[in-house]
Amino acid sequence: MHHPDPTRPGVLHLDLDAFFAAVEQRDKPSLRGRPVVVGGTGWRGVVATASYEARVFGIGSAMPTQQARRLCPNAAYLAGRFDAYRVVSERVMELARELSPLVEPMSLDEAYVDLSVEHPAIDVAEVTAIAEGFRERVLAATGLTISVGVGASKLVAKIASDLRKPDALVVVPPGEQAEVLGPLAIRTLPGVGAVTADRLTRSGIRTIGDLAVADEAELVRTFGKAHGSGLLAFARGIDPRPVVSEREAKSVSAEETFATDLTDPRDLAERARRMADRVAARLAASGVSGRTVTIKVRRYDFTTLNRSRTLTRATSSAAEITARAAELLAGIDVADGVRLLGVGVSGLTEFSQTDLLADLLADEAAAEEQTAAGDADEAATEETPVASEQPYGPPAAAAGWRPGQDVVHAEHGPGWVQGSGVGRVTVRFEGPHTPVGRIRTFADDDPDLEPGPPPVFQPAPTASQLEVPTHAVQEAAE
DNA sequence: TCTGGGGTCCTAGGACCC
DNA sequence: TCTGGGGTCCTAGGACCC
Repeated sequence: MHHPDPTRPGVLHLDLDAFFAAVEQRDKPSLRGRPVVVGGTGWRGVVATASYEARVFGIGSAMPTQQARRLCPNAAYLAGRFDAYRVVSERVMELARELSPLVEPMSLDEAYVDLSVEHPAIDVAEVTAIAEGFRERVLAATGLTISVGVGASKLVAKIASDLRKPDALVVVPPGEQAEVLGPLAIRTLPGVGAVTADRLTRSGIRTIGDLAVADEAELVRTFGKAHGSGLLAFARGIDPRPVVSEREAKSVSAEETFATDLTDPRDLAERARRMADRVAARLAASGVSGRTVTIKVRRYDFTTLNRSRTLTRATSSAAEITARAAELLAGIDVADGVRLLGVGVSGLTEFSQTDLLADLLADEAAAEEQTAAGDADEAATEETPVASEQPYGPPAAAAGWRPGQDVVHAEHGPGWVQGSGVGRVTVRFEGPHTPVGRIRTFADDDPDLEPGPPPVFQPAPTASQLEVPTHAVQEAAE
C-alpha cells in the first residue's frame, strides 16, 4: 500500500465530460450541439447525464426525467447504451494505465491515478506535461474530452477536476491547497451531501475554510466519530487515502422500480425470483458467493425497508437466493403498494469446489421446498404471468425499441432509434463518421429491422503513425 | 419536481462469548 | 445479583457517491 506524497502533485483525477451524453453526440451527428439527456426515459426515470447544451436549461443529474422534459421538451431523451459506454471507458482506463499501474476506476467515467511511485520527484511542470499528453491521447482515441484534476491527494485532485470543467486541466500545487480550497462551498467537499451541508450551514459553516477552523469535538458530536473527524481533516486538505488499483466487490444486487406500484405478493415473488437469477449469474461470473441475502422494498410513499438473513454457508445458487428472498418478502406488508424491489447478496468470498457442490445441493433443496410449498398452496407455484408487464412508461415502445438504441436495417444499414409508438418506429441512419443522416419510419415489427451493435469509432491517426512508412503500416495491420 | 440502479461506509442496539 | 468489560456478529437504517 502506497500513500501519496503530500508535498508533490502526484495524484490525478480523471473525469470524462458529460460522459454518456458525449458518447451519444459522438455516435449520432444529428445530436451534436443539441441538448441531450441520457437516463430513465419512463414515467419514473431520472437523468443520468445531461449534455452541456441541456444543462443550460437547468437539467442536471438525478433530476426526474419528467421535470427535465418540462424544462426542455426539445432535448433528445435517450435510454443509454451501456455496452458502448463500457467500451469507451475501458479504452480510457487502458490509456491511464500507460501513465502508471496505480489506476483506481471509480465508475465508467472517473478514475484516480497515482504517478508518485514512478515519478518520485514530480513537480507542477512535469505533471502538467503528462496530463496534457494524456488528454490529447484520450481525445484522439475516443473523440471525447476529459477533465483532469491534479493535486497531492485524491481529495484535491477530485476537487480540481471539477473546477473548470469541461475539457480542462487544473493543477493545484501543494503549497496553494489552502488558498484554493478555502473559498469553495462546503458542498464541493466529497462526503458532504445535502443533509450534511444543511446541518453545517445551520451552524454558520458555509465554506471549506469555515469548516477547516471548526471545533472537532463539536463536529464529532453532530456527525459521529468517523464522519466528524473525517470532515475536518478533508477541510484542512488532509487525505492519506491510497490509490488502490484492485478492489474486491463486497456485494452484488439487482433492483427495479416498477412503472406502477405492485400490490400482489405473487407478482413481487416472481420479480424477486428474476432478480435473484440475475444476481446469481453475476456472482457466478465473478466467481464469488455470499452469506447474506438482502431484500430492499421501497413502498408507495418512498419509505424504504431492508430485510436480511445471514446463512451458515455462502451461496451463489439462484434457487437458494430466491427462497430466502421470498421468506424475507413474506414478512412485509405490501398491500399499500411497492414501487421498488431489490435483491442482493453480501459477505462475499471467492468460491471453492465445496461451495459449488453445496450450491448444487442448495438448488435441489430449494426446489423441493418449492414443490412442498406448492402442494400446500397451489396458487403459490402456478406459473403466474406477471401482471404489470407493461412497458416502462411512455414513450418507450411496446415492441421494446428504446430511444437511442443501435439498429441495423437490411436495406438502409446501421442507424439508431429516434422514437417509437403506435406500432411505428422511427430510425435515423447515421454513424460517428457520417454526415447527419435521414429519418425513416417503419412498422415496429418490420422483419428488416434488428437491434444492432454499437458503431465502431475510428481513432484519429496519431502523429507517430503518420510518420511511419506505408509498408510498415500494412505489416502492422496483418 | 416527485424522486434510477449500482454500490460504499458508518452507526447503533442486541445477542452472545470469554 | 442492582449489575464489568471487552470483542464479534448480526440486523436495520441512513448518508453519500457516480
